[in-house]
Amino acid sequence: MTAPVRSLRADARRNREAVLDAAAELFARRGDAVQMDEIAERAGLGVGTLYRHFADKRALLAAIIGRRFEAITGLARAADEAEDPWVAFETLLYGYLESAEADAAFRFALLGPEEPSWNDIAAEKTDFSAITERIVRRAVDAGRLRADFRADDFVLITRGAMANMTGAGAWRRHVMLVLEGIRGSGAAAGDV
Amino acid sequence: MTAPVRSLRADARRNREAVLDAAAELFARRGDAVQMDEIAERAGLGVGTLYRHFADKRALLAAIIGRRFEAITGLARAADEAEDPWVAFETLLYGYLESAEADAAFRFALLGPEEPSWNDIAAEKTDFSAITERIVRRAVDAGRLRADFRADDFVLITRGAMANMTGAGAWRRHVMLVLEGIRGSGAAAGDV
DNA sequence: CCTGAACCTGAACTCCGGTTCCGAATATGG
DNA sequence: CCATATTCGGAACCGGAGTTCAGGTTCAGG
Repeated sequence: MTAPVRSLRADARRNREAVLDAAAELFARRGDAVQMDEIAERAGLGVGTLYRHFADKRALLAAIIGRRFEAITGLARAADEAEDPWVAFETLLYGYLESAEADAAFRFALLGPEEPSWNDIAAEKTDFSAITERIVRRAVDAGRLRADFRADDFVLITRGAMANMTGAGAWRRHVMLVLEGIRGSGAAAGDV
Repeated sequence: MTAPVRSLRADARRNREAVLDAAAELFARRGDAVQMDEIAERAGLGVGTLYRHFADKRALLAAIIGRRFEAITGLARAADEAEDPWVAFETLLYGYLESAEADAAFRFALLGPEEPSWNDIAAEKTDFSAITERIVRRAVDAGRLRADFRADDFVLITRGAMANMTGAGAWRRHVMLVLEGIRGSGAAAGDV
C-alpha cells in the first residue's frame, strides 16, 4: 500500500506532503489527464521523488481519492445529524455532488469502472455506503422518498448528475428535475 | 472531409466498406479504445489502407458516428409520427437510449465534449435537435411534461441515463425514476 | 564535525499506439 | 494483353507519457 510507516526523514515527510498537495490541486482541476512531470514541477521536486513515495501514478491518484472519500464520509455523517429526514437526504445529495463538481479526480473515480487499485479505499467506501443507506431509509420511512427507493438509486441519481457536470450548473437543473419530477400535471400520471 | 468522390476503383470501394464495417463493429463494442491495427486486421487489410480512406483515427470515428446519427434521426422522425405526444416522447427517449446502449462510440460522442472534428456531423445533429424540440413541445403542450421542460432537458436526462450504462440495465431504472418521480406520497410535496 | 544511510534529481529508457512511406500488387482503359 | 495510375501491405518511424537509475545531496546520530 501507500501507508507511510514510522520515521520518515524530515525532508522526506515534507516532500511527501508537497507531492500530495500538488497532486490534489492538479487532479482536482484536470483529473487523470495531468502528468507526473507536471505534479513534480508544481511540487518543486524531481519526478523521481514522486516514485519514491508512490509506486506509480495510480497509487498517487488513489491516495488523493482516498482523502476525498474521507471528507465525504464526514460530510455524510454530519448530514445524518439533521432531524428532518428530507433535510438529511438533500444535505447528503448536494454535499456529495458539490464535492464531485469541485474535484475531477473524485468524479473520475466515481464514474469510471471499479479499479482494483482503489482497494485501499474500500473501507472508507463501506463506511460511506452505510451512512447513505441509513439516510435513505430514514427518508423512505418518513414517506419523503418513494417506498421502493434503494441506496443503489442514490448512486444512479448522482451518476446522472455528474454526467451533467460540463461547464455551467447544468447538473443542478438535472437534480431539480429528478427531485421535483418530470411529469406535467395536466394529464393522467399513472401511465408509463 | 471524408466524402467519397466519384469513381473509386472497384477494390477501393470494396475495401472502404470493409473498413467501415469493421470499425463500426469494434467502435460499437469498445469505443475509442480500439486501435487502428485491430480494425485493419478485422477488415483483412493493412493499416496503410485505413489511412488511404480516412485522414486519421478521428476521421474514421467521425464517419461511424455520423452513420449512427443518421439512424437516430430516422428514429426520431418515426417517433414524431405517433399521435399521442407522450408515446412520441417515450419512443424517442428509449430509442435514443437503446442506440446509445448498443454503441459505445455513439455514447463517447454524446458524453464527451464537443470535438471540432465532429463538424461533418453538425448538419445531422441539427436535424435531430429540431425533431426533438418538436416532440418535446408537443408533450409539454399536452401537459404530459412539466410546463418548463426544455429540449435541453432532454439532453440532461439522456446524459444521466447514459452515465448509468455500466453492465446491467441500471439505466432503465434511472429513467424510470426520472419519469415517475422520486418523491414519496406520504408528505408535503412542495418543499424542495 | 564526520560518516553512512536515506533521499533527491532529471536525463534516459521503455512501452504503446498513431502515422508514414515506398516497393509490390492490382485494376482499368486502350 | 500492356502500360500505367491506383491501391495495398506492413515494417519502420515518431512523439508522448510513465517509469527507472546512476550519481549527487542532505539529514541524523555518534
